[in-house]
Amino acid sequence: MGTVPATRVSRLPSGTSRHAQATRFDRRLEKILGHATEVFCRKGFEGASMRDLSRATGMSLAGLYHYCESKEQLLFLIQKHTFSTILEKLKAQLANVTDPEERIRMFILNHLQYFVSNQRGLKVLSHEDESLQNGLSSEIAGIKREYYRICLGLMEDLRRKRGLDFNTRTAVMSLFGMINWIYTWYKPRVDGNAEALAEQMGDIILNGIVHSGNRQKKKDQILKGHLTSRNLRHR
Amino acid sequence: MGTVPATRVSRLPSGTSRHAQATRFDRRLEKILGHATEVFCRKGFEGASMRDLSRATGMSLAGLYHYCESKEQLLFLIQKHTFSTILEKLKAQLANVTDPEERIRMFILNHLQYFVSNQRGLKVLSHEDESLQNGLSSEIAGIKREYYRICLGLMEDLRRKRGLDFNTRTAVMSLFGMINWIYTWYKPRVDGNAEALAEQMGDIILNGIVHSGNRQKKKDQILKGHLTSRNLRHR
DNA sequence: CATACGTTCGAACGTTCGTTCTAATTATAA
DNA sequence: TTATAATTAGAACGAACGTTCGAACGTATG
Repeated sequence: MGTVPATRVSRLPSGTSRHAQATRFDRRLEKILGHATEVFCRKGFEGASMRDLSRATGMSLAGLYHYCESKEQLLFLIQKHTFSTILEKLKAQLANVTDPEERIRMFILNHLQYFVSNQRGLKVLSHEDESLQNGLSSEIAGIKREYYRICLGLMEDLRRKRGLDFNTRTAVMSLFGMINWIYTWYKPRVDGNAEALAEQMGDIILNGIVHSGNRQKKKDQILKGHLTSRNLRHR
Repeated sequence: MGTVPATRVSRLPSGTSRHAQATRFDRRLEKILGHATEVFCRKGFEGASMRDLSRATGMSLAGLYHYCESKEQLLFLIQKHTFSTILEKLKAQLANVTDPEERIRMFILNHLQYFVSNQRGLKVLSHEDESLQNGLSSEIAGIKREYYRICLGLMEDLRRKRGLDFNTRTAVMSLFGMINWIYTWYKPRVDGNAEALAEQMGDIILNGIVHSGNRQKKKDQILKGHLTSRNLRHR
């Protein structure tokens, strides 16, 4: 094993007219990745076989291997493309917003918008989080870490600017839970579009942390709610 | 295929002294389920082989099949036992609480307490949600539905009693996301015990929905916060 | 002792797995 | 056209899969 790289993911040097050639290969690979996403989503990474992918793409097994090195690399390409796209869109959207609260709302909206437009990809990203090994795994983990740190930064900004007292790690992880778990239950006809959902989830997490710490004896709460009041509780 | 049930999960009629015999079989099966949980958790259901389980339990392959009918049934037994236990504990704990808010807090606490005491089991339950087929799948789905409906009922009670206006389905699903996603990030040394986490998540979801709907133009919010005020927004 | 039964095992069943080999076919460049 | 390289497929590789078989073991009751 391990000899002769042979087929590269995207080879820039290609003898012929370069443009048509490269895009032809890449377009074909993109189609394959689309079908692979659907199959991985439906059967899981381990549960899906290369023969399933062969059937889904209408290619032979050997034909598939002309465009990728392994089944694992297909998953890697799907996850990397999905995650990179989300991250890229996020940065673009965050550039237009300065208010800490609105930035968190934008984070949620961006995630849910992408989810609605590419449900299968995001499920494969979330659900097959542990399916890659070694080098491939760590590259995805790097993007994930950046995504996490951005969100953590948004939380810390809000916390600082409003003088709040809450655990930012727990808040971020809870938010991630809300927006990632969605692939297990979301139905467009029932749950509305990304904007509506993002607003609800934004309400929950933001009001949740802004008012965090004032455990109410029922009626007490009515008089509270001042934004800058520091409600000091746990950690 | 399909002939001779042979090995039953737990046979009540057993020739000998009945007690010692039945418990011996059941105890052995319990050990196997414990090891299977660990392996399924680490490698995933599809990724784990019966030979992995054989190695983990120290038994031969054929020995394993003396205690179960299939790999799928092992997953089923794990999921059913885990889910049933959570549900049972939940009902017991809810019996002592009447206040709607405290009941939701109890729901969260019960879930997290069980998670901390059986992390692997809960991961196998959450992560392998789609790994069972047909009959086995639908039995677990039934328990899941009951669990969901209990939580939905708690939300609706709170909503009704406080005259709130929020989408209960979204709230429940968001809460489920928070408490289920935890298996991807929880570290005891970093994140504290179940009680601390349950309080934080309880703060988020409860303050989140109680104050839901009052999207603030920053300073507006200070004057709001009245519990029974109906803030009419989305849907 | 003999009988019966729960328990365990090595070995093998047939199938499917991810991957590769070789050769044929197609498109492009000279 | 011919030469070159990209693309495809049939068939097969060895390994691993879930499961089963038949025989042995241990123990306890008749």
